[in-house]
Amino acid sequence: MTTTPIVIAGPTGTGKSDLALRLAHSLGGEIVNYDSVQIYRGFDIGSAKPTAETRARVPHHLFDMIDADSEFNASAYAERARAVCDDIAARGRRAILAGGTFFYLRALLHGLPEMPSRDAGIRERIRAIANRPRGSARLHRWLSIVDPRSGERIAPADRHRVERALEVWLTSGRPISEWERPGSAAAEEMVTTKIGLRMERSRLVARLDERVAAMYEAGLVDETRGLLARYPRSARPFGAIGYAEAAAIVMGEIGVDAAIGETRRRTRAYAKRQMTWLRAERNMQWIDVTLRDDPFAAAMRLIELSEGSD
RNA sequence: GGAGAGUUGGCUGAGCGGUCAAAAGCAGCAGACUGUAAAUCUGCCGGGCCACGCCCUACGAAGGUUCGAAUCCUCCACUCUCCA
Repeated sequence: MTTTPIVIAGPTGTGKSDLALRLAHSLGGEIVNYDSVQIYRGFDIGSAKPTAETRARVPHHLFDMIDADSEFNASAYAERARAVCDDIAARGRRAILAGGTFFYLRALLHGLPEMPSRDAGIRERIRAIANRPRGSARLHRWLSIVDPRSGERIAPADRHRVERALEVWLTSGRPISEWERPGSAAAEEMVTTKIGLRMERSRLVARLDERVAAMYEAGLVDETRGLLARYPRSARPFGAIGYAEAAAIVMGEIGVDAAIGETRRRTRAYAKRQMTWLRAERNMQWIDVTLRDDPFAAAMRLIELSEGSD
């Protein structure tokens, strides 16, 4: 019996969690989350987190692992996920990775290059410049001087990447573009069986619209109100789709209809970005989710096929 | 019945004689993605082409003024507000 991890990918709303659960049941698997919002405690409804009951039936890992106001990033994720996956395999079980943050997934499967991590002090200095008039242009010019390669590759308006590149330069004295030499990082991708769920766009959109409405009905705003009482609004997950809009309702900034509309809009855009990412992903085995075919059966077939030799 | 306001590309909405195939936003499409990633960003977006330029069709309809009109005039259609 193999312990090769299975990755379930696909845009939001295609049924990844359900499939993962069923696979876990029949393969003796344990679910490992790679969703950047489901890792936060208390952010349940808006992140479509598996319920307590389903989590009681099959082991679930990396859900509710951190508080909203604590520092977290892809590297920290990769580290913990790696440990969890190793542990599962060591027990002769099989990790079933489910989620939607493909950047996290990549960090886990490929590893991130050795590189200085975030530095709050430096970050503040950079941010101070960014907030001045024409600040972002200034930062980009600065970057272009110290690290021309990155200056060319990163768009001036892409403030996150400009800031990070400068941060790496300021903390290490080396351009970020030099930290990435091949061979230095974990170049080998972890061996997994990757299954992607996809759905016809119009159908997906209809489903997503419905799901967003359902989240509001299920109490997303109340949940958010409670979370806002515990964490500052600037906490990362309050920027997530659904939570940002629900927080705006709580603060009396917008009405429910506008919030739902905005959440739907962002959800659709998110699903699209996910598909763009996934199209470039290698070794993905796709399952077209339709009304009549059972994705579970298809997934089992794919798994048998790709692992038939063992 | 009377007095106004309006009709612009899939939607919202600028433009108010040339530099307008028509700002901006949304939606759509494609893409990027090296420690904020449900984030952040890029490109395309009337049609056609032997495409960094040309052609065609376009700003409710039809006429007209003008070298030139989405922009001015006439008329028709429809929408809206107000007064009866």
